[in-house]
Amino acid sequence: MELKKIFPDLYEENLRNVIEQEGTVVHLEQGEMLMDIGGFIKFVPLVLEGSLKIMREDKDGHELLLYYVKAGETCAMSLTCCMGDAQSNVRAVAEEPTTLIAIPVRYMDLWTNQYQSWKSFVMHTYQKRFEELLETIDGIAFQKLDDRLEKVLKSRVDMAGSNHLVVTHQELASELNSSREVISRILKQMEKRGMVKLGRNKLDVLF
Amino acid sequence: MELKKIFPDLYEENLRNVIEQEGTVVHLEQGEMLMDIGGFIKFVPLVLEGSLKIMREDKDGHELLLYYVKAGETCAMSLTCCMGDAQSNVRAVAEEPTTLIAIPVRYMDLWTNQYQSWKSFVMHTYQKRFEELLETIDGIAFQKLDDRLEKVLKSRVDMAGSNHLVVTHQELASELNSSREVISRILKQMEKRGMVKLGRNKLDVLF
DNA sequence: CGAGTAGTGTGACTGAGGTTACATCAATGC
DNA sequence: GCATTGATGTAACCTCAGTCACACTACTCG
Repeated sequence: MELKKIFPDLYEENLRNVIEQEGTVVHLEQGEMLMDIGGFIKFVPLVLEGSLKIMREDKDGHELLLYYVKAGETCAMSLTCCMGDAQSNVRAVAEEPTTLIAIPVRYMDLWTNQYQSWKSFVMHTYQKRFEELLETIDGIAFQKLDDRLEKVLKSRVDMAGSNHLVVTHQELASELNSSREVISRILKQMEKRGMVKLGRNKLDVLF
Repeated sequence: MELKKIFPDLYEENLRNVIEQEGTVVHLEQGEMLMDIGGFIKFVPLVLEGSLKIMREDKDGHELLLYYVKAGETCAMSLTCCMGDAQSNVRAVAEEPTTLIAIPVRYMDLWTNQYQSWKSFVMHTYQKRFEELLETIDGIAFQKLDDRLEKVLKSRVDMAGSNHLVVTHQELASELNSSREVISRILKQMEKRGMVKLGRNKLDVLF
């Protein structure tokens, strides 16, 4: 398996062996939900390919994008499950066709004791997600919607590795906890300024 | 020292001994800043008494309350410093006269290997702060200002252990990244509905 | 006691963004 | 081709909250 290439920080060979031994490879179609809010976390996902979208939802069904989990990463929320309540407070959806290794949570605590590289991987994950949550907070609290939309577009371009995005206004609106009309309005303004080129179900980012 | 009483989860006696040996007791006056954004983290604070206010600031100087660190707790941000960059991305200010033990960061990694209870304390801290950040995000993204203000008042009542709060409208406005006039306006409405009683530099919470 | 100062009250205005209500418009299937 | 459906464009309107301007009020300190 290409575990070594995708997760170079897990440098202990023994660790990689147990991961392959105890983990289950799972494949998700685009849009498939891996975990819903309130669901019980029974495993930790190590993403091999594709990406997961982690989001939060309020009582009225409004969504908000928290961050993406890409290849070589894992979800910080699921790491906390080894202690106390194992219920998820976020939703995880495959943003594209995605392959991951599911590790039963019972190994979490054990491995952090046994494998230095696993411990440091977990710690780094916490730190990274923490910073991302802080950025998300900055975005909502301090930035205006157009800036936030730009940021989402940029990050999608990065992930897709292409300026050509296949996405609807509605999807963008959901990620930003806004409404479709508002996003259409802002995108139109951006098009007038030459920042994007709009199409049906797609748009080209030009900045 | 009352370490055992305040941090009952650190059940290993050896651990408590090293903490007392290697840590330095620090006292902060109300309003004193422990750590500023961009500052270098050289120690982890274990709060013995009082509380720290952890906040974020944008480039224009607007502040936003993230969470409080109370007695028996520590700051998650400072835990991440043992790996990679040691610069703080938040500000920590004493909310009231506060006593804490400052642990040099070099012990962090060592202790998580050596003391099971320290490791689990660190993990629990991460989990707790994660949840609080998510709540903060919910607040900003989904709730209106009056709800958020109510929440802040409630949490201050809890901390003070009294319905009588000594605080100015300006302080509340800063915590919520809002403006004084708006908070005054909302407080006045709340007074009309009998939820609070207003005074100069103080207010009584009646809900 | 009078001046200065920090905190508070209030009204008018503004702008961002959410909502409503339609009008198109492009793909798809029949 | 034509109907259906989902995606997009747009205008009118409304609400919340930020800003400005200024009055007022309770302390403090010389």
